[in-house]
Amino acid sequence: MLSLDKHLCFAIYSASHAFSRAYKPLLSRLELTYPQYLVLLTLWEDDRQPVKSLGARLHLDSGTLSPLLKRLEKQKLVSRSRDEDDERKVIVALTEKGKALQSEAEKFVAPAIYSATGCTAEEAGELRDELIRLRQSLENAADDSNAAA
Amino acid sequence: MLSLDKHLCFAIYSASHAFSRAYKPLLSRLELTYPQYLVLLTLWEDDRQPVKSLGARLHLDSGTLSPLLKRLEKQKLVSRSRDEDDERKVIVALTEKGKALQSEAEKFVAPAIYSATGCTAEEAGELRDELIRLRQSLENAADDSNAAA
DNA sequence: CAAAATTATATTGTGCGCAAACTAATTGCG
DNA sequence: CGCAATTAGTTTGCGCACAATATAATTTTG
Repeated sequence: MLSLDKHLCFAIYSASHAFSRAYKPLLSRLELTYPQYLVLLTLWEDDRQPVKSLGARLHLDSGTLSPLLKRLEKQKLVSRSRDEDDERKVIVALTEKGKALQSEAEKFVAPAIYSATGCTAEEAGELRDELIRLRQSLENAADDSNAAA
Repeated sequence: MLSLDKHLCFAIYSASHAFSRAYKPLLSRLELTYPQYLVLLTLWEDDRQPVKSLGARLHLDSGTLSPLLKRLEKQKLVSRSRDEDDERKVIVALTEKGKALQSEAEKFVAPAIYSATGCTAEEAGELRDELIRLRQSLENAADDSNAAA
């Protein structure tokens, strides 16, 4: 009989929500939600991406991203335009306002979160890598059982 | 300039969603969502709890739990009744059908998930404990900054 | 080259997760 | 006792996540 607190899945689930709650007051100053912040992180790293590619980086589908990106567009943080070479693709690009937010985030958001974790950079890095391996395992298992079906 | 994949928060966020996706096909046979499964785990451990106490265990508020519990009640998995000694409290209790699901879950759900993680029990336990410590840190930091304000 | 299959995105419907506002019961304090 | 403050739970509104469906553009293939 496994108790709730013994479950790895619940530890991840509740830590994930705790992170999101920790980000909330920091991001509300920038009028961003946490998923919106993740999209901007992705674009700060690689500007001008199609929705598909954002989804691949973030492990999210277009059903989630389409409305989120429209909200970012309404706030004038990104632009959305069809790719001229392939009209199926929508290219998402940072506006000047969207680019300007990066330094704000690096000054006020990232350090506050880093300190809230109470982890050293090494601890955080190891934990992160184990979680990435775990995510890979879970995704592979899902792929395998799909392939079997 | 931190890339998305260097962020601990994103590793947790994406691993959490990967877990939920891994559970989905297993839980759909029981007509449960993953948060509903967590509520049942809590009740299998301690039956007959007020909403408040479920929320404390699950780190969820009543705005999330109220509608979820109503859906579980509609499926006849739990009952909801006012505490006779304190009419503010709603006691959530397993029905026979809700109790019966436990052995199903232990036979079919838990082993499949365990194998999908690709972790040994030791690895999973260590990772879980580190995540619980992290969650604690994030919650303490939030409390501290609330206390300061 | 035209029909079929694939690809990229958007839309709809359901269920969280949470803040804010609300109702009702209980407790505390004069 | 009586009224203010607190507590427990529900409701409403918004923004994810995701399955399923729809639409339009591109590629494949016969």
